[in-house]
Amino acid sequence: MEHYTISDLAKEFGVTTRTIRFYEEKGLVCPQRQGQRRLYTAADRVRIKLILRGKRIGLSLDESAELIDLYDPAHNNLEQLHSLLQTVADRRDRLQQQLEDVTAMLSSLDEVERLCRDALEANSEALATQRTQQ
Amino acid sequence: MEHYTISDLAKEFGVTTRTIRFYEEKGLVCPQRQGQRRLYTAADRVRIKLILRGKRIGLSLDESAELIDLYDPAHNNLEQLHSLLQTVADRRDRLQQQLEDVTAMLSSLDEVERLCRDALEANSEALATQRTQQ
DNA sequence: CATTACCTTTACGTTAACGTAAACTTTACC
DNA sequence: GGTAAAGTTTACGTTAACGTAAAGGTAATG
Repeated sequence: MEHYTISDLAKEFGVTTRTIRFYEEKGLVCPQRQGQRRLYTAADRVRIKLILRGKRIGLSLDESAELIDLYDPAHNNLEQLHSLLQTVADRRDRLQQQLEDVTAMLSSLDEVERLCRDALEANSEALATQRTQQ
Repeated sequence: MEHYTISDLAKEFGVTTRTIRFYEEKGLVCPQRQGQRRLYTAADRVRIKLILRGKRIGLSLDESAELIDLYDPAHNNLEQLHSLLQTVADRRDRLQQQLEDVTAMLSSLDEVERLCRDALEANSEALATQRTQQ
């Protein structure tokens, strides 16, 4: 059973300890205590990882929490399974949109890079011409 | 030459007029005026569209502005082309990471949906068994 | 055993991205 | 020509996601 201190995880994920404690305030993680010190399990570590993954694609902390809770059996009582399916479908739509957005941006960047390289090339050719003329 | 009012665009993009005026405050758009009224061109419309696309994938307004400015010839003087190429490369890395994040989440959702459908099926079979036993 | 390195809580500060309200002008319509 | 609909500016409010500082506890190390 691996355990981590708060600064272990902060270092690993490139965030501050304040950030991790903040996630606890918000109820996104709930580490054990050894005395007063927080002790994080592998499961806690995964939750934090998922939260940060959510952040990278623009989810709010609450949205990440909601997504993570989809895995929590406690929330998956039968009455809610249908609404859960709807939630999943909605999420999927948004992510699909994100896929399009990201790939669109990537090809925009390709274009910018091409323009940029062309400009540099044109410039260096101009310089070469200038030298041969001297 | 198409022109749009502020509420045209607000309606089209599903945001408030306040939002669009806010983007102007931040220097992200700069519509013409007809008297006091704002008049948006097709180019303005595209800028707003790009800003909102950026938002959906988690960019800040400043970051979106920076990306849009990559297309602006004024910023592309030769001295800056190399640093621009670096910027493009950095962006590309982040977007690549986003692609991974989004696809990872999509497959997570697939799993949740599978679990969910299994649970529903198990439940309906249980009910069927119950009925035949009565 | 002192000091250095982490850990803790409490609490106020900050930034981005708007929301909301007030007070006013301009255009459209009956 | 009044009134409703849309536009304008100004300005203060709000929420999320932490930053930062203060004041203190604990554990390892030379």
